[in-house]
Amino acid sequence: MSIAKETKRDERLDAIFHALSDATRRRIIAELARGSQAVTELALPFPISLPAISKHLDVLERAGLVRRAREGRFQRCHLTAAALDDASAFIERYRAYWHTNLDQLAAFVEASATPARAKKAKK
Amino acid sequence: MSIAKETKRDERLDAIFHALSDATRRRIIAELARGSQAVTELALPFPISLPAISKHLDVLERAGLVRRAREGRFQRCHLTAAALDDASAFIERYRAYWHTNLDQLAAFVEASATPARAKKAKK
DNA sequence: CCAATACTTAACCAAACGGTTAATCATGGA
DNA sequence: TCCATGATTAACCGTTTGGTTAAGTATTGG
Repeated sequence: MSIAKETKRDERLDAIFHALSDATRRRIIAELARGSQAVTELALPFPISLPAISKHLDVLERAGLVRRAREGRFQRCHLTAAALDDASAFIERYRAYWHTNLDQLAAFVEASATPARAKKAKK
Repeated sequence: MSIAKETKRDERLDAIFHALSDATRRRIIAELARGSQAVTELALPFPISLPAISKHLDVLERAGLVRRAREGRFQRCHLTAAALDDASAFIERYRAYWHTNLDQLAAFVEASATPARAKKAKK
């Protein structure tokens, strides 16, 4: 949908940031960071149904943040690292820029109520 | 919804990650990183309507990533830095853990097809 | 084997998303 | 003044999301 052509990388970032955009899923990540767990075990602290947890795990798995592996009759969940690197790369790219360039600029813009223009066509 | 009580910080992270989960919005951020722009100007490269862009800006603004300020009859958009720090903090927290602890663990788990149990109740 | 345990899939639902077009508001130049 | 320009609001629409309950699948202990 939307922009006509969405690249593979776009889709990956979509999935990763979407996965991180829900507090329950972030809590699942926090739980798994303390050690891998079976689904039912993992679901215990959460006040929602098991199928709901299962779906959250789907979302996390699609984003490449979590993997499930059958172990006997349990389905053990554990975190995987790679996906976060992409998310981090995106964020740090702009964060670096903002902290070096934008903080002062923003301060300037806010300080001067009606800031004069200039340099707009920097592109 | 969901977990009964969602903290302020949860809500902020929800908003930030949600804002970042759309490729169009990430492109808007990329555009604005090259310099602040009026809405219509900003919308030009995008194959969607102006109201759609306006809504995306709402989302980015709610997340604290962008601010709009009227300047004559233009509405100038610029990035704001603070919100990304939160997102970064969340990611880096787990990224650090993963890269130091999990990479080997994952490798181990994958290497041994049916990894023996043990240490399950580590929590 | 077979029943209990551990999940997942299916079907459904209300609300949120991302987009549209049309109408409205806001501002500045002629 | 008034209208053209810039942008938001309103109303609508199909799809996705996050949840539910109920039914189905998989595995293993008895």
